[in-house]
Amino acid sequence: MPPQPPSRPSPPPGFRRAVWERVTRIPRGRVLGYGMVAAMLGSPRAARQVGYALAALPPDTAVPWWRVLRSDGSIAMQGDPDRGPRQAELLTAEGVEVVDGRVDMARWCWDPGVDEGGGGA
DNA sequence: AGCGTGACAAGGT
DNA sequence: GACCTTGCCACGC
Repeated sequence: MPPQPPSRPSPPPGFRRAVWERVTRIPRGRVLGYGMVAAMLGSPRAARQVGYALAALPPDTAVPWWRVLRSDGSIAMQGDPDRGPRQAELLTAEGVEVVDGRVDMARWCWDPGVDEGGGGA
C-alpha cells in the first residue's frame, strides 16, 4: 500500500466531530498526541485542527479532551490559561504521572491493541 | 470565492 | 535542552 499520498482519502463531514469521536475512545489513564489523533483521522498534518476541535467543545462535554497532549508530551498552555493546569490535575487524577506540566509520551501514549500498559516501572 | 485564524509538528539556531 | 521560524489543514467571516 502507498505510504501516504498528499490527497485527502476521505474527508469526514465534520473534522471536529471526528476528533471528538476519536478522543472519546481514549481509555482512562492513557494519553494521545494531537498529531496522532489527526493521523488516525487520515490527516497527519492537521494536528492544529485537532486542538481547534477540542477548543470548540462545550463546557458540559463528555469528551476527555484532557487526554490529548502535544507530540512531546507537554500540555498545551494556549487558549484559556486556566485550562492548562486543570488538564494536569485531570491527568493525575486518572493515574497519569505529570511532571512539570509534561507527560512521558513513550510511557503513557495510548496504543490501540496494547491498552493494558501497566508495564511502567 | 478567498483570506485569516489557531489547544500543533518538525527543523534549525 | 530551550527557543524561534516555517509549513499545515480545516473552519469562520
